[in-house]
Amino acid sequence: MLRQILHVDMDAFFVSVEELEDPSLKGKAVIVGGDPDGRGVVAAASYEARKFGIHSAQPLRTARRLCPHAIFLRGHHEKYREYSEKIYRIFSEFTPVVEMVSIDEAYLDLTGCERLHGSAFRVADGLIRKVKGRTGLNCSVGVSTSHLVSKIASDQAKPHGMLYVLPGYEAKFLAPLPVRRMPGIGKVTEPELGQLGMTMIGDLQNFGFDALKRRFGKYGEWLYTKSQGQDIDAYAYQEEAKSISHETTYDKDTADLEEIERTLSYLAQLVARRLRDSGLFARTVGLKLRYSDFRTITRDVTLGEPTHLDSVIFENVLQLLESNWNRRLKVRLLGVRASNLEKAVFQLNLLEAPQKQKLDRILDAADKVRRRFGFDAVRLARSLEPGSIPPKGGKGGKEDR
DNA sequence: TCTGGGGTCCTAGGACCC
DNA sequence: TCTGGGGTCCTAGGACCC
Repeated sequence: MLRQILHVDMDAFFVSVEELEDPSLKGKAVIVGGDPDGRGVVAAASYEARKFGIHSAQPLRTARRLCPHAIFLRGHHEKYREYSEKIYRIFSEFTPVVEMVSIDEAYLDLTGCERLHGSAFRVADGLIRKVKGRTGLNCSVGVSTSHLVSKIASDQAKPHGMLYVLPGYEAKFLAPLPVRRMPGIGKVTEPELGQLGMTMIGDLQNFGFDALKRRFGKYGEWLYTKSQGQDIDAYAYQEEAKSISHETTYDKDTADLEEIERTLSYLAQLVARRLRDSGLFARTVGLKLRYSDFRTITRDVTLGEPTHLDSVIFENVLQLLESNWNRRLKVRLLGVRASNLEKAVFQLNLLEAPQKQKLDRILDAADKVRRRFGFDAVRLARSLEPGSIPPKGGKGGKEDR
């Protein structure tokens, strides 16, 4: 049976949601990101703003310089999630096989759905209309026999368009496109390929499987297969998170140990709470540290016993900090990460068990309070020292604008 | 221009075991 | 005493994506 994969991508998603909530923004240069004088980057830009060279991941200060009249918004992630759920429900009316790959894009496997909904082409058309009708949002769609080609097709179709790549024409469709359009080729690999004379996807096709393999090893095989428009393997759908992390960049770099400890404590609490919310334990906890000069180190430690406790995570990352931080250097960013996640209930040390259960009950109660009153309603003493100001983003973005 | 925050995947070396 | 090979776990770093 012919595979039919549809990729949907929302057009300027965050900005479009903002426009729905405040129609006066329509047609204007709107940039969602944060404080244009701060250290953030552009999360989304309206098409009007893009005319001035604004693009996502651009430093906000740059954006401000390029487009001083733009309206800068901090964004409302709760709202974006609501809309994301809405569009997911719409997608699910077309096929049970919907894979949301991020907040604003999804793959729909339409293989074998013709009898129910008609050709993939008509499905795509119906989907765009339905999304527009029910949410007011525009999206773009690509349809082909592979995830990869459909993704590139929807990108080509933007904004508010649809592109159907006929079966058998995958490689031909890709050939004239720049290598950078291929997901997986980024700002490092692009120039590397360029040095070898490969700027278009067609150049990858011509370079050949064996030559790419010799140059790039396993990655070369990957490149060649992708350049032909074929999926590498059955798309592995990921249910479970592999890691949970939080990080924050200071507005001003710091070498103040107390401030750093407060931040780590706060981040550890965020991570621990998410572990408990999802019923997970982490066997490994990690620290991320970025210095003023942007050099970044990560340090991991694997615990004897998995944990979901604020205090255990905090003590371990603090230790990692103490043994790794070069105190002559100022810190720009701190991050706390939990990985090696486990669902299973582990063996409790019998002597410690009652104590642990008590601690669990306390944390449970704290989580309930937080759910009702917000995260900052309950903090460990360590992050509550006098004059303590929660790091950026500490209020969950609810105070926006 | 001075570079966010949340992730995934891959590579590579060393420890350790059989 | 001059040293194999496979497997697994752990750690660090980096490319990449949205």
